[in-house]
Amino acid sequence: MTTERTRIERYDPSTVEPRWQARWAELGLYRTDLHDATRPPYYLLTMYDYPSGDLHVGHWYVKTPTDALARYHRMHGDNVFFPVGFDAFGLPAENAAIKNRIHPAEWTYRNIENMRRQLRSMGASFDWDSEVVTCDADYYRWNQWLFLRFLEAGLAYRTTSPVDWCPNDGTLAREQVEGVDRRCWRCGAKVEKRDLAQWFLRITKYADELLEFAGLDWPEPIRIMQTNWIGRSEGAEVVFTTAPDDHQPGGDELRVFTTRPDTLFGATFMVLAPEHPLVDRLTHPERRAEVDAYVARSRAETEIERLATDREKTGVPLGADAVNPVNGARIPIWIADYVLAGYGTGAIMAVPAHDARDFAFAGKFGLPIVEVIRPEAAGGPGGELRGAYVSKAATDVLVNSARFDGLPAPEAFRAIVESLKSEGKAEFAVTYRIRDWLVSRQRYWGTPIPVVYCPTDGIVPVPDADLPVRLPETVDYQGSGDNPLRRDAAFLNTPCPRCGGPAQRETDTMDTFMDSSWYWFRYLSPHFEGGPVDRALVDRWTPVSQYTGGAEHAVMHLLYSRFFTKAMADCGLVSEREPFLRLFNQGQVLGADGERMSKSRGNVQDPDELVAQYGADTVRLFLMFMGPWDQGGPWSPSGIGGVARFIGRAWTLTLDPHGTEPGDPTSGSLPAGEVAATAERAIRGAAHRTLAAVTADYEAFRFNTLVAKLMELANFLFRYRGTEVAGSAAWDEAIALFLLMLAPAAPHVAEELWARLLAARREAWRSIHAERWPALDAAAAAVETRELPISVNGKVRDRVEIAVGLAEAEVEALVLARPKVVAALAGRTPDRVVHAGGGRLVNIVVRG
RNA sequence: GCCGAGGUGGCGGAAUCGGUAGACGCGCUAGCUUCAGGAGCUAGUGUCCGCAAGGGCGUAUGGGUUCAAAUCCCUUCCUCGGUACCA
Repeated sequence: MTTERTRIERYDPSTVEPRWQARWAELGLYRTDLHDATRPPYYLLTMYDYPSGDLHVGHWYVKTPTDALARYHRMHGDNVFFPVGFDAFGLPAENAAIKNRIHPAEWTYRNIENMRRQLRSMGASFDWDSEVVTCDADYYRWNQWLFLRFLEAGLAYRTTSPVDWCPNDGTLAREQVEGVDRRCWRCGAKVEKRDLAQWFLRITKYADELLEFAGLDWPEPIRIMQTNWIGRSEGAEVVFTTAPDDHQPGGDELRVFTTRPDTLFGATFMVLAPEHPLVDRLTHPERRAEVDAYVARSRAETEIERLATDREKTGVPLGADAVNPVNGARIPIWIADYVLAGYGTGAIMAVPAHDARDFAFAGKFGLPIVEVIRPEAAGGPGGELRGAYVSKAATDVLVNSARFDGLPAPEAFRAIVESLKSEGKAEFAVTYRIRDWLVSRQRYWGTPIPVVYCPTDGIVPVPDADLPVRLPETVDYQGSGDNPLRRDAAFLNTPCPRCGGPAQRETDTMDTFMDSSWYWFRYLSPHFEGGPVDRALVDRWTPVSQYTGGAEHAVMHLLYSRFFTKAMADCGLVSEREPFLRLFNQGQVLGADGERMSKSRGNVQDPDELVAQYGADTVRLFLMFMGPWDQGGPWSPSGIGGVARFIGRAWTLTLDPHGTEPGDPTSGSLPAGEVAATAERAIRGAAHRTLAAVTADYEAFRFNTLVAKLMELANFLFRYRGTEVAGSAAWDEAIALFLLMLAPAAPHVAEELWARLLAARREAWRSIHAERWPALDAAAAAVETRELPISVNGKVRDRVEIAVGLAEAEVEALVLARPKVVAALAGRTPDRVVHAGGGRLVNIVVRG
């Protein structure tokens, strides 16, 4: 034992961390043998990154806890596959290209190179051999191949659809449209809508299957968001007809979808989407100018604006009527922006008495309101409605509905549809909010869609043997965002694969969500030539055991991936129909200003600076310690020093157990009242209780509390440093447990300390990351006494240390005899005594 | 607007099942120590009253349920994510 401060070297991450990283790489510690059948496979997937160039601490926030999980699972004997890759196609590369005259590929690969270096510097245990980069032709040729299979299976089709269009820069993404007056971000031109023929994938075919989450361990909010996004509605399609008038003969079918066919008699007008195909024909000449102006105005609006329920309703009548099939009533036809062309049939029957939007609309334009549903309790004839009665109670009955009067609403729902159905004027129908997936992009930096347009043969798929259709290597944006492929004659002109005559290539490329909808399959065999996936490996390794990534992907990437997997299964490419068994969504680290980190905002925290200052382990631990992983929040580096200190304490504890602290007179002596035996028992107890808690925290992804518990253990052990029990068997066991628990989170320092312990014991080196997770000694972890809070009427008045396992009667006697309890009762007799939470607390209830 | 998540000390957060509010860490205060470092150790630190013992108040807001509410229900406000071409 030393009485003066021991001089041990400090932990120097700048030498220790790179040394171990090199050693791990040299040993191939994280290379996964995908064919090893001796251990259970554990496919741990974290969302791959877009190599944006805005590399920031947020990327680490996602990946370090996931890496800790990989290591934790390896320590449990799992064959862990933990791959990494890059989502390398996309808009930012083109923006950089246009702005800085750099080729998107050069920009992208440069960013990837930097990111690889950064990911290595954090000591993550990725299997780099399986890396996938989606802008490599080796990858995107299989996007094309899959597209062709979907085309054959009828899952891909082409139709027209509007895009936001700038006359100078072509199609614009949402983020490229700026301001309330919707102008192009680059040239400031007014953005318009333009209809383009584009490619779609038929995700709606799988809508019902996508609503099914059985067997998936996914967060409930994500399941709810996907369910709402798919938006299944059951109802009926009802056929109205147009009435003849002085400018058109009538007789056109106007199909509406309604979830409330029981309210058909209350339909007092009809509303078409401004884009509805019959608008033009039905518009009365006298209404023409106003209607055309309204249609044009609607086209300039976003869907979010159109669907805002708190907005003043707008609309114009066409000057034509429709006939209600249930009673022959003539009702006026309007157009309004709150009806969307893409949902249902693009036309609704308006029942103001029983729909909030229709009610507001009728109120504004003085249209009639007819009540047809009445809550049973309301009894006799109702007064004037102050708002729409939209509730749906089984006891509601119909009124003002001819022969259906008095029928309960749910019954009337069926009866009215059945009745119309027999006349061919209605059928039961299901509608979904989700639309087919538009995969066409009018951009260069993406996977070329492998079809050719031939004047003789029409749309001709590129034969498999001719894949990949490569992006031309040189590209000239000419300073504009318009798709340069359209100007590239060498790319554009090609013989028709069928007739050999002159033909032109499709110039649209694929949505990058195509790339990310199957990349985890490709990780298993990134260089496989026989197809997109190696079936044998896919069958063994998928579905993915655990997927981690941001909740911002709740309804797009995570839904597209589920769709893709099902579509691939239906094409006979994979066996399973779900991609990810278990999902965890971590939060997002925002800039210090609370905004999303981006270079343009100047709020990016560079991880390299942090690593240079504190070392990777400190950064890793700090990111885990910051808060609950699913929350994220604004970046604030205050507090990282505490984590650095903790690592320093771990270092001191392990390497200098016998040192003492000159600044603390009690250092080196056991706490008052303890002897060696009790101290050793206390140490073992603390270590094993920590093991139990930390294990549970790893399992539940509670990284912040896990680090806190390791800090507590370190603080606890520090009190025994320099005492007679330091270096005892109990102490050594506690230190070993501590390092093993720390290893997944702070892999470098744990490895270094482990190596030094082995060396001190003259044992051969073995990596701590190849060790088994320690076994819990439940007996050691057990406690003999515990503190019992005593409350009177819910307010804690006293605390008492009691032996565990005391009977309730014994506890009660003990509690009621406490002076503070007696004082709090002030002579009153307790009404009852509640032993709450399995004896965790006693509450004395007293009145008066 | 709609869908989803969240709001707890000066700050990040803990309280996992309705049962001790504030673990752990930052910051701050005091003391110790001296390879004088932005080092280390120890103690204190929600707030108000009080010398203290002790007590009042306290988890965005207002209400409710309960022996007991940060936790469950309803109201309102605020922040974040998504809203179909950012990824």
